Amino acid sequence: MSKRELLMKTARRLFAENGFYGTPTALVAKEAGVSNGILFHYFPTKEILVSSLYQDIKDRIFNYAMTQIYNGATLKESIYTLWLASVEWNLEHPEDFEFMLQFENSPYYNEDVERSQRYVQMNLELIEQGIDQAVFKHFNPLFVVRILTSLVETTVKHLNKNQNLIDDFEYKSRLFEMAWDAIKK
Amino acid sequence: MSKRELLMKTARRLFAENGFYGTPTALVAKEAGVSNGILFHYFPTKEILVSSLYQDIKDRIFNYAMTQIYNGATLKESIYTLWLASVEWNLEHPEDFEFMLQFENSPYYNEDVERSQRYVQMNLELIEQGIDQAVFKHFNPLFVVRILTSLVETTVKHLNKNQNLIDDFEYKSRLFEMAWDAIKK
Amino acid sequence: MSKRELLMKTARRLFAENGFYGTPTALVAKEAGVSNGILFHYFPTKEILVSSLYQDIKDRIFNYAMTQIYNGATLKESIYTLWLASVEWNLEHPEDFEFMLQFENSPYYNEDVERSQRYVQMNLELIEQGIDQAVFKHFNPLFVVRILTSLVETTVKHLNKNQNLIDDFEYKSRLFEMAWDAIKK
Amino acid sequence: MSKRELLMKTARRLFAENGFYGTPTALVAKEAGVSNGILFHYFPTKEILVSSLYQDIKDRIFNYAMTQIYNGATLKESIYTLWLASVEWNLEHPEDFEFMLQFENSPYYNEDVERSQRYVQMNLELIEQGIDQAVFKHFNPLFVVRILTSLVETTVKHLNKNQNLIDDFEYKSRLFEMAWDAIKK
DNA sequence: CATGAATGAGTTTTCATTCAT
DNA sequence: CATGAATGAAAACTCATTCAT
Repeated sequence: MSKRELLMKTARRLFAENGFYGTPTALVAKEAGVSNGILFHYFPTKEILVSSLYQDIKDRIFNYAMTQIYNGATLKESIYTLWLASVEWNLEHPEDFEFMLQFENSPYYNEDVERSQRYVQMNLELIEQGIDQAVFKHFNPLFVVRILTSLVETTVKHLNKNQNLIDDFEYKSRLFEMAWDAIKK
Repeated sequence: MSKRELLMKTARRLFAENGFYGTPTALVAKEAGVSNGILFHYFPTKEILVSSLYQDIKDRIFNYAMTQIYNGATLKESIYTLWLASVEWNLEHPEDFEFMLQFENSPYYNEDVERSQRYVQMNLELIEQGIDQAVFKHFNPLFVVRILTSLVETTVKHLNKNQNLIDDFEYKSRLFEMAWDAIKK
Repeated sequence: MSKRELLMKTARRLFAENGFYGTPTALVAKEAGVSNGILFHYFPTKEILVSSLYQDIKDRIFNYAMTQIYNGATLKESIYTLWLASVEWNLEHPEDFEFMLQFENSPYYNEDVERSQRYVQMNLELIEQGIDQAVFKHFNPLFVVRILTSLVETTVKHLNKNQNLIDDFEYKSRLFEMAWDAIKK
Repeated sequence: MSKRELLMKTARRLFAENGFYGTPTALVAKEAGVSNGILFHYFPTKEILVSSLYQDIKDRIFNYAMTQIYNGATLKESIYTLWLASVEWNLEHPEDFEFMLQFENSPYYNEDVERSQRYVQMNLELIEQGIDQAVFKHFNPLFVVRILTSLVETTVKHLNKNQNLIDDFEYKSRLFEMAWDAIKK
């Protein structure tokens, strides 16, 4: 693994464990087994390291979601696919999930960062479709995406605490109904 | 105002503006117009200051909600009252709201802190009722409370960005329908 | 017990446990069950508290030693009596002993403080006698007192670590022989 | 000189002048002409700085003593050599001596630290020999080492106050007789 | 005498970032 | 690219002492 990757991997773990305010860059470098200085070669500031990590995670979620969608799906099926992809991915990447929550509630996060994500764009298109077709309640589409996102997050936290339910797909489809009912007309 | 109150008031403002990681205790004292040392007389550590602030906010929300509920309300009306009380209070206290979000996504926050709040208890009782009466979907009540809470938060953020909608009670009741539909059977 | 006595008693204990650099005046007051401010009524500065404590201890050793000496004793008997009195007293007052060692090795301690003690005076007179009578090696009497003192201290530390020897008077008289041999011609 | 050495040298001086409780780490760095932060790069805590300094001094005494001992010496000659080496070294390094006294009477000091010193080991071997051969009084060897050490310390203090005696080897050999008489049978 | 809130300078330690090698 | 020593401005927290009540 390249030093850059090593650093990101280590940062992900440490940030999840202690938060990024609680994780010195020096510790990231040390645990990654590289020198202190090289971190700033790849990530000129700590903020850039943090943001890069976030972007990387969001890209990976997007890529995963892309493998799950399929043609010919109904709107509900598509929304479900994205919802499930996001839930599953977060369940399988608890460190990324922890970090993501922190980041999205930190001063680093703003609407520009939010909109720049392809995963958000993907959702936005589907939601707009649903609103246009009067299948969904009539609200600002970005707001609806945020509603879905917050429900996904609460759901993932819930499943993380109840590991026995993690593979229960019938349960998960009931969880999805909460989200679906919230947004559908 | 007592120095203790002065400190809390100042902390609330500064924490909202720059986050509590971004706000030195020395600045809190300075802006409150008191000495550096007295802060630690009232709040032995920064963590205690932060937690005290959070507890205080939650107590105030609870007290406000208490003034809003009334006897003879249906379950839906009761849920709506609590939902609206929370939304309104947060809209009127944007600094507290900002701070609350940060706190709840920080390492300081855990289930003990969550359950200790009377506001959560209040919600929990109503939700349990709804589940027992098979009005609500059958889920862990604390999970349902969290779903409602996250919807409130997303809603408040949305209204904060769209000040023109803040006094539109018809719009707000449509927003509530999202929450209600999510949890009702 | 008067507050003044309460403070001294508590200071003695805390200073022995954590050293006087490691013991805040506020803690002394708190553990003594009195207010912070009153400490400075009785002891205007921390240094005065520390010194007072030391003087008090030395006075008590002197008073105890006075009860032990008797008329008609030989020089060796007198020296032994003082040596033993000091050893016994320190063994029975381990907190005072600990504190004393710290104080005598701190910047607070100097020759003026040393000479002002009646216990030192008492020893000095005997030693001068022994030197005049050519029973002792010819050295500066104050130096000889210090030699005896340091041997007492090392001896007390030794007995404190070997509690089984504490009541063995034959052993203690053998310990005294070290001191005696050191100074006698 | 390396920054590490610069820091130790400066610490030695300042600690001797004002005690280590009375010397801020910031002052050590400042007077050493290095940055505040680098001190903690070499010595992660003040305690480590203090202990390192002590170990270093004891190592240097040991090394010096090693150059003084010679084969074919009698037991008394060997003890004298060590005693004198220690006295001379301390006389020539008054700052180290001052610091050493403070350290040995501080909470940092304990039996582990004491036993870990090669200089103590060296003495211990000789003393054990003397006890086995019934040349010395029969006591715990470590106790005897401590007796010798305390006599060395008292002696050095005495000579420091009487500079005119510092080069008087006849006087010093008389001083040694005190120590020798104390321990010999 | 007694309280304990209040002061504010001082202390150790941290840490993002730089830079000579 | 890579190292890790070096910087220095914070940061949280401490504590002897004062003083209004």
